[in-house]
Amino acid sequence: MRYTITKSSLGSMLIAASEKGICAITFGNNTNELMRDLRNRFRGSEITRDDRFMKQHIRDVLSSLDQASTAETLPLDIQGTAFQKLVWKALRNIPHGRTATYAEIANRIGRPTAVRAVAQACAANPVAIAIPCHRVVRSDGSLSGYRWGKQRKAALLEREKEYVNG
DNA sequence: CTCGGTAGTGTAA
DNA sequence: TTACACTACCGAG
Repeated sequence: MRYTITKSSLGSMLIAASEKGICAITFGNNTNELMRDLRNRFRGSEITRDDRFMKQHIRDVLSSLDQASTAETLPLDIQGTAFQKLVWKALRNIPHGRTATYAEIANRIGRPTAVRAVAQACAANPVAIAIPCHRVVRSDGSLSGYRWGKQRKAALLEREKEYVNG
């Protein structure tokens, strides 16, 4: 697996990928923090920095981040439980500029009472942006949490809202 | 009506 | 077993 770290409009961003697709997209305030996260999550696997290999991925992710394109179709290579995959799939169907509540997602995957578990699955999302877990909010409209900082969640939603309006 | 407590759910540690 | 990025529901004011 290869990775790279680049600057983005939301701070330092790490992207990791295999031959099959993207394995991780994470945000952080500095390089060390991002690398520590990565090694922690994928302990045991061989990980090497390779900016060249990751070049196209950087382009794709940055344009998803700043220009609303391709986020839903980026090739992913991620692991999760059956339940998590179900949730993540539902998250990818939330259109750009829209939000859904945890309860709505629970309904869509056919597990209407597993609301809290849905939140847990969102929190376990390994690929920011590509799986738009930031579009999930509380039933009362407030933001709830974000693994990479509420601040970033708010910024993303604000940005996407503007895209819809203009 | 508002307000607080609680059950239900999947996971990782 | 516990602690969660939750929320519909129920009883007490």
